[in-house]
Amino acid sequence: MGSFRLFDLNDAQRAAVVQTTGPVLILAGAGTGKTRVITARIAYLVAQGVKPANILAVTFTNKAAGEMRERVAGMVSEGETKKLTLSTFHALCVRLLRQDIEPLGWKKNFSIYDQGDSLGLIRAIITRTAAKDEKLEPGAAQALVSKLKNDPRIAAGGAPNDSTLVGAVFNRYQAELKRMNAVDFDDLLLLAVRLLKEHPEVRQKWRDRYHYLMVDEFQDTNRLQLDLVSQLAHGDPPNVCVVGDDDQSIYGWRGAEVSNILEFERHFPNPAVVKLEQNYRSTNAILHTANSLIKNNPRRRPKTLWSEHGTGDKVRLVPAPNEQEEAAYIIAEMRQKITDGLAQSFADFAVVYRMNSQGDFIERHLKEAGIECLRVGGKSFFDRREVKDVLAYIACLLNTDDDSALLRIINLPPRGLGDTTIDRAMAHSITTRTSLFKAINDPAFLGTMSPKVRAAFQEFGVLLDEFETKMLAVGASYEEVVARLLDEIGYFPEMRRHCKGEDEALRRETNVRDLLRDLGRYQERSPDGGLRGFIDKLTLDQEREDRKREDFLAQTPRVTLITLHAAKGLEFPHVYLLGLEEGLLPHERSKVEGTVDEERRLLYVGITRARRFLTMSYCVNRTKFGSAMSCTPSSFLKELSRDHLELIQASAVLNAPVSETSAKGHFSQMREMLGKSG
DNA sequence: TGCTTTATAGTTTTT
DNA sequence: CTATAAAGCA
Repeated sequence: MGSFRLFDLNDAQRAAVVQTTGPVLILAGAGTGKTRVITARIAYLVAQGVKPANILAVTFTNKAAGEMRERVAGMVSEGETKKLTLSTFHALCVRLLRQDIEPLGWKKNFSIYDQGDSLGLIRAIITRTAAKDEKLEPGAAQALVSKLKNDPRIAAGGAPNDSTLVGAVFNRYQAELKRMNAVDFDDLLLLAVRLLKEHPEVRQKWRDRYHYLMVDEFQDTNRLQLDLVSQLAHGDPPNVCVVGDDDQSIYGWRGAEVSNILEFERHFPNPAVVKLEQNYRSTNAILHTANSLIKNNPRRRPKTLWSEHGTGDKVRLVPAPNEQEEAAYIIAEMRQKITDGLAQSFADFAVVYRMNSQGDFIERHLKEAGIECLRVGGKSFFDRREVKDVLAYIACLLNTDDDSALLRIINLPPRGLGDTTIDRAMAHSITTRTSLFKAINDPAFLGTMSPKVRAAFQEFGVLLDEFETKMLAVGASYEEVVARLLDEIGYFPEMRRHCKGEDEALRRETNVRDLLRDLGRYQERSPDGGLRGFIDKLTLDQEREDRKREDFLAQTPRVTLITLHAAKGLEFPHVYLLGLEEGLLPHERSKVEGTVDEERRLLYVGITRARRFLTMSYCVNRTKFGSAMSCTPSSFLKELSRDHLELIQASAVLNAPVSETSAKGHFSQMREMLGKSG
């Protein structure tokens, strides 16, 4: 604590740390100690007498923010660490909006719609809006809506053309959200920016708070995120330090603008630019291969990674007849490496690929071979129905206008309010332009219902009222009140009724109990956060606790199976990059969409994950949609330097050791395939 | 209301 | 081929 040492840093890192004023652009290549520099810089600022409360560091993920806090805590006192603002973009915006959103026309208790909530709303709007012959995929619509929100004209308060289906869906979607006193993830950014732009007194308040800004993973920022930084930045010149690597920008399809980092000078003139090129992760064979690939990208800030680790083993390129043999090769080589002592355990390996479906295949093969694996990313976060149910009840208590939450629980457990009734209530809420909750309490509407239905609505309203009061009571334990609510509505028996087997029932019940326990713990730890704070935290941090626990409890070392996207930021002693085929990497679609550069960066990210050994493979034939298709090796392979590359036939490891003559044959084959370049 | 049949498409994913 | 979603059916 209270100790960090500048002389532990290399020259470039130190330069980045001590440049505390004005705009700073830190170009941090893969594995160059980026997190170390950011955390050291924060510690240095504090050591220089800057008040921790005046420092703001923004990251993309909760994981990154947490990691940063942990590492800063090792250099700065506990009291000072607490005063720092280390936050994700979205969490920062929530904080801002919870205090100051009112001038924009939302109430402070607004609900936050996550991706799933938002998709549900969009789906409902499409069915209501689209003509019979018009079709629009909800997922595609959602992506377009998100894109529109990053459009400067929309961000400035404009609306898209109402006569196109997408435009109409967008406009209705926005109106519905506002009617429900709700915002989606993009709105968090959009509204925060609008608030700062349009309300000078609010802007001043937040500028007074933060004098030193730092942004991590700047290459992944979108337009709104840059706007937010620009709005918060102040002073002449402003103290804005961004850290990133344009070569690792792989989220363009999600709205990230590489131009934010490529044209940083345009947004913040005369920055100090520091390049971190000394890599502490990989061998030079791996770095050389990575450098040779990425230099083919036209729009980039040139960087050349190097390390003091020596050349290391050659990078292997393995053609396999098909994906079965590709898998068999990997398994055989992993076993061989463990036998040879080149790897400690299966946990030293990562298998990295472009598409999740490739992971299914390799997972099957590994399991068959009796090798444990850990699948990172993918699905699994959608099957928490029971948690969503309970959260919907809480959401209703916090914001009765939240229709999505209300719809979820209005007939759960069944209280005689079926689809037809709800449809009528929805229709009434739409015509009267009020929330569903107001509609079902409107005498004009209730008068049209049968006495039975009317009683059901009234009873439901009383229930919500009663528990809202209980929740607001001074000294109320949220955990207890929610538990009482679940008891009162008979939630567990009802849930049990819907479960197939006893294990499912038990699992779901455990999930809910865990949620309640988390709620209790949250209230203990952050008594000021309120129930709202708990819900916000869950909405903005979808990373499940159980996953962490599962990782922690894992007894057997496991091979990591991961997509290239999810692998960013991670490292492994041994990396297998699968499916280096034209159409897969670069993906076919990228060629149509003109985003091959981003695919090249994706491969670059993959290569730079490896510490000591890297093996890349491709299939000559691959089963696609049920039938075998012949594949062409990825065009990226031609760009790789041959200096540290060796060609290995899959059969070489599967069968006998390679003889010298056949090895020569392989080299000439490789030369032929790779052409004259490199 | 819940289950089976049929159509359809088929990257990458965090907040 | 296979997962998933909408549609149809009991």
